[in-house]
Amino acid sequence: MTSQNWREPNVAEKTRERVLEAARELRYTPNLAARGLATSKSYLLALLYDNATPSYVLKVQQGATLSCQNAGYHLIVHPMRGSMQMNEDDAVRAFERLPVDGVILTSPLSDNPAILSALTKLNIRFACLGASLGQTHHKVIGIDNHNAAKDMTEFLIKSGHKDIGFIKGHPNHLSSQLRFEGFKAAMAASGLRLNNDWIAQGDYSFTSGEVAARGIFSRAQRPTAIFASNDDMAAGVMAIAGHMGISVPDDLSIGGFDDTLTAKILWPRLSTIRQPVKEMGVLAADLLIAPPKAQGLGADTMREPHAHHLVIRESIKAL
Amino acid sequence: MTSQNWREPNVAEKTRERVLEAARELRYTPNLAARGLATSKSYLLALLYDNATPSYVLKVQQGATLSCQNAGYHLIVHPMRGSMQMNEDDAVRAFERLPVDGVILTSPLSDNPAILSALTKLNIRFACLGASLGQTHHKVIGIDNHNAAKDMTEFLIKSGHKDIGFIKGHPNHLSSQLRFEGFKAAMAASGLRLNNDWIAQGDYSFTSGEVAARGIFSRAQRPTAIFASNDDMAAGVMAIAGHMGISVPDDLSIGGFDDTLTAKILWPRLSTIRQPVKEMGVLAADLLIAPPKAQGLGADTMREPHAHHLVIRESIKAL
DNA sequence: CTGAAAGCGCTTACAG
DNA sequence: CTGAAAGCGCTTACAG
Repeated sequence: MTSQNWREPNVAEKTRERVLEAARELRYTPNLAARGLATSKSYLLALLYDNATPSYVLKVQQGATLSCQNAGYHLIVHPMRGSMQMNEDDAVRAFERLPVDGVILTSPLSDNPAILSALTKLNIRFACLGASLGQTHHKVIGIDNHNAAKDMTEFLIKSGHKDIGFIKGHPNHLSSQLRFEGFKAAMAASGLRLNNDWIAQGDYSFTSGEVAARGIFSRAQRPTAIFASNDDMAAGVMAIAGHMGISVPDDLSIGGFDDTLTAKILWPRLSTIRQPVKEMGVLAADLLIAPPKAQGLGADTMREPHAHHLVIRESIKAL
Repeated sequence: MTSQNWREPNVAEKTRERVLEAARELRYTPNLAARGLATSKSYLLALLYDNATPSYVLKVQQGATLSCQNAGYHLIVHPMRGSMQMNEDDAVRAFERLPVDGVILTSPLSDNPAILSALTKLNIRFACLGASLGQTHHKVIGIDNHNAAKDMTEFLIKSGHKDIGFIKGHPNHLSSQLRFEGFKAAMAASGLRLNNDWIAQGDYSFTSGEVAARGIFSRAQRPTAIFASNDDMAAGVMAIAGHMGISVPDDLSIGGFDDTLTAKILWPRLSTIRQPVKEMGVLAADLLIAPPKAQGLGADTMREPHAHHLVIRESIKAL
C-alpha cells in the first residue's frame, strides 16, 4: 500500500472500496517505524519553545498539529531552558537526538543565530515564527510588528492621548525592536515628542511590566496612556496601577500586544493586537511537511506577513 | 551498542572512554526508527488534552518532557476536540494511528469512559491526571481535590466569612464533584448553612464564571465571599465584580483553584490552591516509560495523592 | 564470550 | 504492468 498505489486510477472503484473496507475491518495501521526506516523520514515534526506565553505556545501547537494530522505526521514538543546562553555547540548537542523531519521555532529561538546555525549544521529543516527584519535568508512567519505597533499607537493618538509611555520587550527579541520602531514612527508622524521618563525597558514578563510601571509612575509627571509591548507586561502595569489606586482606564489607558488569554481575563479587558497564531502554526508545519523542492527560493521573499488586528476593549478611554 | 553492552563491566574504563569519545566525534546518533522496528517500541509518548487551561497543559508538558529526555523518549502532543461527545468507536478511530508506547490523559479525558475503554481495546497504556473517586481500577495521578477544597473553605471561614457562595465546575469532570463535596463538608463542619442562591453551576470556563457571578449578584442578598472551583471562573467573577463596582476584596473575597498564570496576573491577585502539576507530569511519564511488569498491581492502590498547597494572596480579606 | 545472521514492516529499484 | 527481492539500521537469538 504505497502512497502511489493509493490513488492508482486503474483500480475499479468497487475494488478499492473493498480493499479499504477490509483494511478498516482488520484495523490495519501502517507501522511508522518501518516506513520511517525505509524512507529515511520520521514523519515527526518538533516544536521548540523557550519561556513563551502558554496560550501562545498552545495556539501554535493547535495549528501545527492540524497540519500534521492531515499529512500523517505527529508533533513532538521540546521545551528549552537557557537557550539565550547557548552557543552553537550547546545547540548542536541539544538537537542531535531529535529524530524529526523539521522543527518549528518560536521567538526568541527564531532570532537566535547559534540555534539557527546548529540546525543548519545538523541538516534539520526549520520554520521560524516571530519577527523578521526582512534581510534574513530564512523564512519567518509572522505579522508585521512595526505596522501593528504603529496601528495601536495611532489609535491611542486618535483617542486624544498625547502623553504616551512605552514599555519595550526583551532586548534579544527582534520583535521588541520592531514594535518600538512602530511606536516611534506613529508618534513622529503625529508630531508628538517622546518623553524618555515614560519609556522603560522590559523583557516581556509580567514582573518586568510591574517594574517598568513603578519606574514610570515615580516620575514627576504621569502619562495618560501606556503601550506595553505585550499583554503580560500590560498586566503588570495594571497590577501596579491597581496597587497605587490609579484607575484604568479613567486615569490611565493601557494597550497590550498579542491578544493572549490574559487580555480577556483582566478587568478592564485589554486592548491589544491579535496575531493569527494558530494559522501561523498551520503554515509552519505545512512548509516543513511539503517536500523541500516544492519550496522554490522565491517562496522566501514572497511570503507575505500575516494580517494582524487591532482589538479594542475597555482598557483604553478617549480623552 | 545495545543497552546491555553499554554498562558492560568487563570493558576497561579507558576503552569505554575512547569508544564514547569516538561516537561523540562522529556524532553517532542511534536511529530511532530502526531501533523501534527491532524492539517494537516507538520511544514516543503522547499527551492528550481537550479544552484545558494553557498554563496547566504546558506544565504537564514540561514535566513529561523532562522524564522523556532522561529515558530517550519524546513526547507528541495530541489536542482533541469534542471528546465529550465521543463514543468508544470514535475514540478508537482517533487513537489507532497513534504510534506511541503510552499516553498521558488530562482531565476531562481521564474521566471519560469511552476514551479509557478505547485505549484499553487498542492495547495502549495510559496514565491519568486528574481526580479520582478512589474506586477506579486504573491509576489516577493528582491531588486530593476534596481535601483541597475543604482547606480553602476553612480558610474563608477562619477569616470570618459565613456567607460563602460556590461556583461548581464542569458537570462531567470528576473534580467538580469532589471540590463541591469538600466545600460542603467544611461548611457543615462549621455549622454553616448552604444558601442555594449563592451556588451556581459553571463549566470551568472564564465565561461561565461571569454568568455565575451575574446570577449570584442578582439575588436579594450578596455573599461576602465566593469560592470558584477554578481560577478561570474566579477571574470571571472578578471581571463582573469590576463591572458592577463591587470591590475585591473589600466588598467580596474570592478564592480560586489551580494556581494557573491567571491567579498571579489578576489584580488583586487570586488566593487559590496550587497543584504540583509539573511533578504530576513527571510521574505520569515515568510510569509509562517503566516496563509494565515493574508496576506491580499494588502500585495502583498504593499511589498517594500529590500534596496541594493553599496559596493566599490579596483576593481574600478577613472580616 | 564473540561474531555473523535473521528479522522487525515497510518502500523501492529491478527482474520477469 | 506485476511480483519477488533487497535494503533501511537496529536488536536479539543463536551458532561457533
